[in-house]
Amino acid sequence: MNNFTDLLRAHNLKATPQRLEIANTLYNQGHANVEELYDTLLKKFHSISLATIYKNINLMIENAFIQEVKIPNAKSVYELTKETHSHLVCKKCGNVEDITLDLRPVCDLAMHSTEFQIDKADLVFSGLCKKCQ
Amino acid sequence: MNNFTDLLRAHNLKATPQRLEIANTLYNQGHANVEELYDTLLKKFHSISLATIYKNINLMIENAFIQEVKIPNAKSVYELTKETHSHLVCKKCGNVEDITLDLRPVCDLAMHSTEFQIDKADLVFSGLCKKCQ
DNA sequence: AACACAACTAATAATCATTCTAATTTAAAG
DNA sequence: CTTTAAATTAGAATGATTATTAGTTGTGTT
Repeated sequence: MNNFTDLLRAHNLKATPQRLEIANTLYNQGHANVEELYDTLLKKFHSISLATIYKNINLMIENAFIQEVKIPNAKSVYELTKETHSHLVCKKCGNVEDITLDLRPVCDLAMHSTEFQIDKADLVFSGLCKKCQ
Repeated sequence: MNNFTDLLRAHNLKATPQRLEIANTLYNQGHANVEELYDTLLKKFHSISLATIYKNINLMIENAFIQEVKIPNAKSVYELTKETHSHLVCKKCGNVEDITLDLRPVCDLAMHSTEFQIDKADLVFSGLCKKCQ
């Protein structure tokens, strides 16, 4: 079990037990949506409020401690901030995996054929994971 | 002004005036969110219900007449279904543009380094459009 | 052109998701 | 150990979406 106290503080966030548990859940599960976070934290904090989940998710996003991942035909999931990467989503079981790809060539192509100044590329692959094929 | 009657019917959708107007709005504006569609249709149908907007958006998505585009830090927008393409979003003015890129190399890379069978890649670039830089 | 019917629209209520408010509790700095 | 600003909680309030129902309309058939 990881200790995220210092990492939270490095992001200007007080290390409350609820926040530590959110961090641990995302660390252990990789990705989780609002409902999953709430259900998981309920086990440890019998009287936690959904407002706490939302408030912390929003604050943690503002402070770049976590990030939102928008997924086609599904609720957003959240993950601890780490190196830039893309995602694979299984259409059957809903599982989300990370994948690191070099998208610079694609970004460069896009910047040359448009007048945009691009600083981020969110890429989500949809398909079937090994188990679901 | 385009006539989408036949195209709607080809997708098993009755060509009602409200649907024709949704199609025209998306054709003219490229992309629009729920609220923008509602506001636009209100001008022509003074007593249209938001439920009609939602019901039609959902049906049109089911029947592949339109598609949802999920955007970081913003509401989803909808667009007429056309050839597969990616999107550019301006973080300042919110404008959404299409861009056609060959993502097969990236998909192949992803399929080889994972056990996923990929059949779709949703890519959204974020940055500044020419006017906003 | 008129008919019949399934499908559609509009109003409203109901549900689900998210944010706000106010009172209480707590992390962490001194 | 105190102090204080910030966090948590419960519940109300708001916002977004879906369901229900009664009346209307598009469309294939005559």
